[in-house]
Amino acid sequence: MNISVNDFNIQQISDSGQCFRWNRIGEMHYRGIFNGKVCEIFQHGNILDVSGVTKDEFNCYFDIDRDYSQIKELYARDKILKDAISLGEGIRILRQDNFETLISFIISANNNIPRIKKSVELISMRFGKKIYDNFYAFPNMHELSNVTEDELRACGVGFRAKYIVNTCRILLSDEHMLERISDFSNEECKRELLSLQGVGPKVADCVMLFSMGKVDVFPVDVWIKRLMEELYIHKETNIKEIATFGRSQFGEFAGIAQQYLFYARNTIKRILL
DNA sequence: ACCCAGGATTTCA
DNA sequence: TGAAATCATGGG
Repeated sequence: MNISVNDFNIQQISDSGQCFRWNRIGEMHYRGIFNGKVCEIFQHGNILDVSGVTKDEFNCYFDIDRDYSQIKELYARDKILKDAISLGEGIRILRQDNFETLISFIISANNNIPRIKKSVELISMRFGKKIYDNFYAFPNMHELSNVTEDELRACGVGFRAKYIVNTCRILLSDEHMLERISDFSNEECKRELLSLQGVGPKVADCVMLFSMGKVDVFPVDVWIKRLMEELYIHKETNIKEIATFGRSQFGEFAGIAQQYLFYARNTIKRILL
């Protein structure tokens, strides 16, 4: 299936840190797993060769209906953001599965991206449904509920194993909680997410941004903290203050601005100095 | 051996 | 209420 796109770069999306099941299989050729399917994308310019999913699934997952050009134009008035955007102009905010995103970001706590990817892959291979060949879907909450803390620890999640077990137990007693709260206001949605074990402010923000389409939330991890302190606030402060600052500074699409900054985190400071 | 990673929880002052 | 200690684990 050929699809014409704007503001889309599969390499940048794969490396953006919001998803953990995309991998490079060649030059501008990537494979990812979502909706229980194996999706391959080969990009040449603005043309994608997409296989494995329907066009509706593709459009929803990659947030195709949103006009990123307009957002980038808006943010280009900010000198720092302008440079960040120039490095990741094809980034988009994905709409990923609620449950998979929640568990993945519980695993992300005090962790690094390669290890998160490894754990998510092992959990899928051992406890998820086989799709074909060596490709497995991430387990749903019922499948993951049957997994013990030791089995999870064997996937390299460490002390987070207990959080996953407890969170699954809570969700199993209220199967549609995540869908329900995705329609709540940011404040109420976040309050519900914070009631789950292993979910603090940052993980809650990531779940809302990367799976619920709440693009105005501004997750603050160690990278964003450093970057914001050095480039915007010009002093050391705390995470809560940075989150508040980010939302007021960047407004309606603060989460998208955050992704541009996060993707550019390693090079943006060199450019500006 | 030490520090760090898309932090959260627990403990202590 | 808020700052420190603790939590697994692999890589630099």
